[in-house]
Amino acid sequence: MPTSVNFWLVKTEPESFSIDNLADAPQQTTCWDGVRNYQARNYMREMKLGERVLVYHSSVNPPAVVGIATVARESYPDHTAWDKKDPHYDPQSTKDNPRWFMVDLKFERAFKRPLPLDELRGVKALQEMELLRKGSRLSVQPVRKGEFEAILKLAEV
DNA sequence: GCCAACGTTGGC
DNA sequence: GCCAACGTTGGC
Repeated sequence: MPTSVNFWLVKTEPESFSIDNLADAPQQTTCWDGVRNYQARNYMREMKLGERVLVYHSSVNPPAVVGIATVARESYPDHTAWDKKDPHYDPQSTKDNPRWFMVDLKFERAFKRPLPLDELRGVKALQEMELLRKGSRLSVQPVRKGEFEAILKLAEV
């Protein structure tokens, strides 16, 4: 695993939390809780303060990359795992030995034009992007520098 | 350690 | 709503 990865992508269902919700949040910052997948958790633990994160809207039509956030706080225990009433409650995560972690993300900007998945599939520079892999379900992913830059470029057009 | 059953994600 | 592609669980 390269330690130099410093661009990321997170998925969210805008029905429950959209990039507009992030922009409207206090300090335009929120904790990115509820991730319950080990690989995604491990990536979150690698996130460093200030690193840039693509925000992706899933389970909508069309699914699209919609903007950018930055890491506002590095990983710390996800307290929602300790809350019996939380849908993401996990009795196996304890305060002494937390199983799940989250980061804080701060809004950077929303693209004027969301970039639909469909369009991204046609972009050469993105051919190996994790997001575009068939059956890719990872909700927190590393993004290559070249991929991040290609996406930024598309967003300006 | 294998693998079938089950649950979830998420595009379509 | 369907279903492919995963990840997790648990019996053996």
